[in-house]
Amino acid sequence: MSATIKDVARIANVSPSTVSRVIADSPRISKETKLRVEQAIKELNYHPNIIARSLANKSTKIIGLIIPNTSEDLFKNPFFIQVMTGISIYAQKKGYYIMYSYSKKENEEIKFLKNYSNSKLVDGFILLTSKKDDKCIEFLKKNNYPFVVVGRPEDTNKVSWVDNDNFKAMYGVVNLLIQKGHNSIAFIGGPKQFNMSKDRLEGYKKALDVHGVYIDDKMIEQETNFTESCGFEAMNRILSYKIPSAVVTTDDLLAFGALKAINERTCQKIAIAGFNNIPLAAYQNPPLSSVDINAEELGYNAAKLLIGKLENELLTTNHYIVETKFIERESTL
Amino acid sequence: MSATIKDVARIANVSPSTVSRVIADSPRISKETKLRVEQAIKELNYHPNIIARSLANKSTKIIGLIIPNTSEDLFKNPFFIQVMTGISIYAQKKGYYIMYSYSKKENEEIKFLKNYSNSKLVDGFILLTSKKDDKCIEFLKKNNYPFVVVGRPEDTNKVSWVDNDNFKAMYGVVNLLIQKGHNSIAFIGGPKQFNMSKDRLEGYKKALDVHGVYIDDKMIEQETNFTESCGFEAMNRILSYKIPSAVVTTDDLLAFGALKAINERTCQKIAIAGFNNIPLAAYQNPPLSSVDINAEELGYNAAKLLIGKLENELLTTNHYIVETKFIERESTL
DNA sequence: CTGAAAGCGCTTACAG
DNA sequence: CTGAAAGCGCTTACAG
Repeated sequence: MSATIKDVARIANVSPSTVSRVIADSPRISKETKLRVEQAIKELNYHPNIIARSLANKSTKIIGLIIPNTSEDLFKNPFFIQVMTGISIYAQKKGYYIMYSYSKKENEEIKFLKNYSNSKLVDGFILLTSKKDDKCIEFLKKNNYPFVVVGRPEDTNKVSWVDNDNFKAMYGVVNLLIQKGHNSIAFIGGPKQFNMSKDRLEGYKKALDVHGVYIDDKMIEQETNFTESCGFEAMNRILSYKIPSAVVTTDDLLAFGALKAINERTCQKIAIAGFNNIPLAAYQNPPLSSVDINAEELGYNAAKLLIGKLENELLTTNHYIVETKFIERESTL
Repeated sequence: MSATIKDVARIANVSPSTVSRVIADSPRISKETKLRVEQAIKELNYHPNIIARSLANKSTKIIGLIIPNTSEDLFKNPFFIQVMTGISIYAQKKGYYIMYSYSKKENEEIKFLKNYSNSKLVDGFILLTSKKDDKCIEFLKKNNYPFVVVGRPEDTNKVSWVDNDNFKAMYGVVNLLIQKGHNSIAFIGGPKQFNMSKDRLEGYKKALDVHGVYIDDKMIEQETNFTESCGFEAMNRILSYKIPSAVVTTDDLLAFGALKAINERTCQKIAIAGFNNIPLAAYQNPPLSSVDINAEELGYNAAKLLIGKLENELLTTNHYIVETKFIERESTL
């Protein structure tokens, strides 16, 4: 059996309360007793029982995470594991723990949230993704449970979130292409129910607009999934209409599919840019330029925001914007 | 404030002990009181406090996981997230929780293990990887903490593990190549301190041996890292010695590097096979054949083994072998 | 500066 | 079949 606070108290000849205070680094403890207690702690190799502490404190310092099963590219896209490492780095720094859960069944997320919150297991949640009319956000809001969302949700009222500036990122890519002389730029986007889809589309339109380039709706495709086959189909529809000089996409997998369509249908060089900069991007033919979204930093900031809330810090903000970086490769050279 | 067991007891007009027994589904409770208690639970929307239960039970039903920082390809290889999903699926089925930790600093693993075990936070650990003379295994063994290792460790005495049959998998690949008529097959392996490295090398040698093919040590390269550049260097050394008709590798990244060297130095077609079947494999030029190791299944079985131990089941085995599958693509056709 | 006591919300051996 | 009581290992308001 390992030592408890009582054992330490006995050895140090003080009361358990005092030991507890020494551990908590309470200011009103004399130097000597503090030393005596520390001595005893070392002697017994004592370590506080976190569970007992949690019960007394009514706080577990555990953050809950749900790994979404709806993501097409959980295994192709390192986004989630990157976010998770970022979260861990900050959490660890602050003495917090992280619990995750994954399920194959659709919509089990809400079940986990309920389980974790009802049983008082976690102090708060980080949602790794946010959909339109997100049930999880709704649930957490209604129950007043602390949480942070990765990806700006539709309704930011009373929710904390971290995200990239998707408008700016896409604006930058299109702007760059225009400056390189491209005047006919197509757009292939993902599901409309994601906010980032809209933001990226807006960025595309704005850049064209600013440069006085006509916005042709037939050059804009919005897919229902972030998959290669969707990108392939979309590109084919665009090519049937007109051959653009460049195409921007809101996801690397969409770009892969588009690239395949381009390589199959035409020998003309069409510039193409992806989004997310997954490892596969560098291996395309030609290597794909892509926007790096710095997923680890997103996770890090999500943890920072949540823990700030949990510790009742006076937060000056309810969100963080993480910088993106356009990684240029052959596909846009 | 949410309801406690006392509130339920009051409403149902029984003692807290009885409520507890109903929740635990104890057999010696009368039908009627059981119904009354269940009614009260529903009425109050009562959910047991897991932390309090953990303290009373001296068991948290939490499994600890350390995401290794030493892995070259945490983000390129979905291995870890796949193992993690597999673990979660089984754990969830059994009512267990999973905690993970990641750190950028080398060798912080042991610090986490100590923290998690000393503070009685977790009931057991799953090690996602095992090195030679693994400090973590040593520590857990010494402290008699329940754990399971993914990947057969050097010394299997008193340790539970899950793994593929790496010998058999590589034997199968080489055997297939020989049957296709290859008679000069090179081998590029990873760090020697991993057991799987040895097993795969043995499989390679055995297959040659069985077919009476001479084993040429100069055709065998063992690298210090699972990186493309290592694969590139190794292949160049082999090519400088002799041009093989095929090359097998123990990791896809090694194969990518080797492929690059081949494409640069010779126009001859050299068959090549990878290992792990990461998503990038299908995107090589030519698409790379590779051994799929079924990482999710590894995780699932690791959780099964650990939870079996924790629940004192009479385990008939201390390990599971997960099947591999050779995914053939153009590179070996 | 320190201690005795109550409390966090459960479980379970003991008694009936 | 059910309850009173003790216990899990901490924290902290209260008193001195």
